[in-house]
Amino acid sequence: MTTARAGKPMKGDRTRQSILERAVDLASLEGLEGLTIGRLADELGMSKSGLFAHFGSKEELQLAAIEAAGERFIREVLRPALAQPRGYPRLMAICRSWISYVRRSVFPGGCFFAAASFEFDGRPGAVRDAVVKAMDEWIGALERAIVMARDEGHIDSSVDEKQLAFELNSLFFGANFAHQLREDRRALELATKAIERRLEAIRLRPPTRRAAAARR
Amino acid sequence: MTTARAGKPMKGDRTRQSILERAVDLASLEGLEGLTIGRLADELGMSKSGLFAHFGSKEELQLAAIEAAGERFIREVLRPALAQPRGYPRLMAICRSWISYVRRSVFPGGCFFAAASFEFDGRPGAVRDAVVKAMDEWIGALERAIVMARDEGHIDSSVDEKQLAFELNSLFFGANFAHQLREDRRALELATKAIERRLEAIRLRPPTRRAAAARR
DNA sequence: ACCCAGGACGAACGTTCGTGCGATTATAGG
DNA sequence: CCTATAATCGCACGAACGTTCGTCCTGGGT
Repeated sequence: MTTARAGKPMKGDRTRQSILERAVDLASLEGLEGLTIGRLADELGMSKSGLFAHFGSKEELQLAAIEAAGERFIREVLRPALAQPRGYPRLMAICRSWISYVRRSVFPGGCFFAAASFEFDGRPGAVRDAVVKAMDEWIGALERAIVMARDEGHIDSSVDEKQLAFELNSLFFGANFAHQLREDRRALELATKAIERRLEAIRLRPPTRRAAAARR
Repeated sequence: MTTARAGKPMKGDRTRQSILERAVDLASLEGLEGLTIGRLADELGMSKSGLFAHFGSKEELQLAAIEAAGERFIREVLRPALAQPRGYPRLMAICRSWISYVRRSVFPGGCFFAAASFEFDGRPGAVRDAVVKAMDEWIGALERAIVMARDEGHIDSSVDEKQLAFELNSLFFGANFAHQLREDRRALELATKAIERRLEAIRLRPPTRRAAAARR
């Protein structure tokens, strides 16, 4: 057994975790394929073989890194936004949280999943499958937030969640691109404006008492 | 001299060109760093050293590949659209041309420049600089097309070209992502709809004679 | 017809990649 | 404190990497 019965993490697990934190940072900079075991071991001050023993293969390391990146993403982006009340507030919170996630450099090389998506969109294998799964879950979460806003009557009932989720995600990736590669300091501002305008345009405001009275 | 005086390409130039065509295809699938000289030589049925001599270093090969990819992009995407009259028609033509460029698989691994952008957004060097330059030129061309449409009075005068170019480019990247990685068969349809709605909303139609008369 | 610049080659360099295999050290549980 | 076992290490391997070198072959210019 590598895990203790109750809550007390053993040395190996702690090491594994710290390896993965570094691995995720490095992969966001150099790519999941550019991530190298020797380099990673050096940065952590341990031997290649000692590090390697935790995973058994590079592919397993890559898969574990994707999972660790997913946990960080959920902790830093999704969970805080889910604290907002469902509907329009939560949808907007997710968008703001994503922009802030790039601004705060949660991953030093920009969005881990954007990088992984474009790196593996051209080759088959287990790593690609894991990236696809992660992105499907993310887009799914976005779509659910949109459906909720529609069900709550916060946005127009004709909104297609697949369409809107596609557009929002595109703007996120575009923001990451302009911010990280082009070093456009207005990138996040442009993205925020685009998102706000898109969402405001479909927003339904609960009728105020005054307006309701005037309509009679 | 490696180039003949007038128009007749020598053997070396022809070989170099065919190397680059393959290199660009391979790089769109495996990335510019994943592009390997041995693998490339194998696919072309020539020796590593013979191929290598054409470039002198891997970095030079990468830079040449970026340039070759740029030429293909201009030939396949930009030039056809520039045949349309300036203003709204040309702007729309560029957008349609981009979507069609993904559908036609001009690069087998999806948009070469989207892949390169996300691959090199985290590391310094000459290759990154070349990618940045290429993307700056592309975004610049997009912005110029928008400014023209504004100057021609085809779209609302309050349109910010930087804002709109950012949004359109984001949708292009998003389309590439959904199409290539997620294999969403409706990806290009979603992107097209988003683009059309965004552009239609700012479009100014020349007043018909009937409407002009009614206004008097 | 001759000549030679330059294109292509095979072999080998040193390095780094991912991966195995004992040996050695650290540590958790009785 | 002792000991079983988990964690880490040193070392080595074959393959592939980018790169260099010396040599052959050949097509174009005179």
